Amino acid sequence: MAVTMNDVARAAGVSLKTVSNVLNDYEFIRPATKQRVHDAIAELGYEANLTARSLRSGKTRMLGLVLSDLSAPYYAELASRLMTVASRRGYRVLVEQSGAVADTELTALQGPFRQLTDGLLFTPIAMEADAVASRRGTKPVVLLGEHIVDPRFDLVTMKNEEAATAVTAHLLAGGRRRIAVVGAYPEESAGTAGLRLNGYRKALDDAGIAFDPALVAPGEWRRDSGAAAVAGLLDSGVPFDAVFGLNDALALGAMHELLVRGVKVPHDVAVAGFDDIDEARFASPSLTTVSPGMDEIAERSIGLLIDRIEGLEAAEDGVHVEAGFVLKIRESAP
Amino acid sequence: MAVTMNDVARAAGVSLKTVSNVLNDYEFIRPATKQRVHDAIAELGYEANLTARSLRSGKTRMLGLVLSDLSAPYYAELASRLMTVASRRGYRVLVEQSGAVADTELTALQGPFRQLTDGLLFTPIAMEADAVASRRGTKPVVLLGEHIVDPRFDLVTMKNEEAATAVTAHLLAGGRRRIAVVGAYPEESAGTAGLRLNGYRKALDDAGIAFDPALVAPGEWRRDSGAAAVAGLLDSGVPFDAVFGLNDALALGAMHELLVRGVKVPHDVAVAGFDDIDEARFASPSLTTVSPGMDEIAERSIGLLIDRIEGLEAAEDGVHVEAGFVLKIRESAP
DNA sequence: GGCATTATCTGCAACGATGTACGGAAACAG
DNA sequence: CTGTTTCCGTACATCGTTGCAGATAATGCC
Repeated sequence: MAVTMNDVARAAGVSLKTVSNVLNDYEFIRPATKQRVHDAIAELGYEANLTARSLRSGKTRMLGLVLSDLSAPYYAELASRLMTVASRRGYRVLVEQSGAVADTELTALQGPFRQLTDGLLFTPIAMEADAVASRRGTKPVVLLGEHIVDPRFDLVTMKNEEAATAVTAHLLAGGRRRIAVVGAYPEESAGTAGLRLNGYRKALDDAGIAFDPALVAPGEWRRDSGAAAVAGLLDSGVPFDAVFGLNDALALGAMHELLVRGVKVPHDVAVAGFDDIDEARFASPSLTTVSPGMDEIAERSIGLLIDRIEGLEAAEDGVHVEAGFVLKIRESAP
Repeated sequence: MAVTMNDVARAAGVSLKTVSNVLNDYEFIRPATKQRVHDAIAELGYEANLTARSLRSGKTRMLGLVLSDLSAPYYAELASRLMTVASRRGYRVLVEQSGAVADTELTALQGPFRQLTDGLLFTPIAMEADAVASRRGTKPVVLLGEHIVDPRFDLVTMKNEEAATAVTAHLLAGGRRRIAVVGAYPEESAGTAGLRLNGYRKALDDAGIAFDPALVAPGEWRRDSGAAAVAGLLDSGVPFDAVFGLNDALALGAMHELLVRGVKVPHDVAVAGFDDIDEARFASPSLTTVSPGMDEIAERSIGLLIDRIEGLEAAEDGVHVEAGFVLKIRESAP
């Protein structure tokens, strides 16, 4: 049996409630009493029972993080940082993988997972805004990513469009004219993929170059799909002199396929990505990409969520935070 | 206010305890009663309060996973699989990053984190066996990795030595004679690094080649340290014709540095790694490495831990599980 | 000195579930 | 028809905390 508050109270010669008061920094306690309680706690090795505390207080001091797949490098790096930031404010992070399946996202949003957490960092992929709005309960939700952009929700995101424009402009400045895009449907214009594609199109427009849908290949945002998409482009015979992977995993998969096929990077085809995962720096050739300010995203999203939980952020409407970005020019597209 | 068991009981016209019994699959309940309760649950949208259940039952149905850094690709991929496997058995995984710091490992082992979980998957790095033995409480702990190999503990590991021997033998078979090792101290012989180094030495022995400590470079198991280690070797002028990175991150960092310096891989220097993270397949050149049966590791470690928690595994001594491995021969060391 | 105010501590109820013990009805044996 | 089992369901206590509402003592004010 573990040591309880009652044991501490007995040892310190005070009431159970006083122990509770000491632990909760109640204002009116004599220093001497406080000391006795602390001594008793130390002597008995008391540790508060978090479950009981949660039951009584309704708070778990855990934050939920819902993402599609923790093994995706961007999410792994983000989750790692989020945990670090959260722990500085006394919260833990509980991760749930949705697999980008609407059903699982829904369960994470309103099922038992929700109960375990005081608030949610939610990366919607399959669910739409109205569905989320009607199913989110009363606890705070901060959305990550760009699948849902809606004034009803708090949102932390990045400058997808501008950054994609910057990447594309950089490729254009390098003399590339037929820039393939991997990871989107040609007609997409919403969501992370859509926004980045918009940015790409804007850069083309600015340069007076026509958009060619044949250069846009869809695919899930993984290395293997990046490789497959480029294989498809090469096989189809569509000429291109650059590839913009809508995230680094796609770009790295694409680059791999190019090199396997004997296409020289960047000589024949330049490659650029998005996310600046650690891997990008160490790829060969190293990957030109966008660093989307992950530290800022982690800091702001955790900050916003905890402020909501603790009632420090009172804005009625959703707060939208957009982190800055930096273009990282490396060997794959110098 | 959320719907409680009491509400369900009232709606179904039974006692609170009967609702509890229905939910816990108590044997003796008339089908009609069970039906009424289920109807009431469905009608009211009742969901059991996990916190209350935990307080009363002492179980949280959460497993703790302690690892150094979730952003390391191997751990990210492992964590992702562990979560999937655990969820199939009705458990969640709560991750704690230790940063390979003894103090943090200790806190994870006996602090509040422990309370939140029914059992621990623990990757010790800084702590030693006796310290862990004396601090682990009464809840089950399954160790991962090889830093601690001790009959007192359940352990799930891989065939480090054999696999390292196989990799090294493969490099030797390819005609390499001066194989640098990145990620260990020359004199190391315990822990993951030590075991893999032992395997390397065994292969050298078998081939009648002398061990040269000058070829062994230490470094944390990250890409940047792999690059730095190889930079050091190149600068020192020690000749070598292969690099064995003790994990893939090291190997990929090493390979990057070689290529940057104009060393051709595999022509001048072959490179091999360990772990077979997804990235290895898509590196350029793709990385020869060991696939350590991560699925098996995930399956067995979760299985063992849950069996301990639920009292299904009764062995007094620690159970040791060693997953198989497969050598993946790719371009970096064909 | 009388009365309001402030400081310090306490007891009880409650959070929402489960474990134990037990009561009554039905089924069965003799 | 009585006595024992087997079913089915209920009541009450309990897990370890915190919120609420006092109780008592000390202090401030005029």
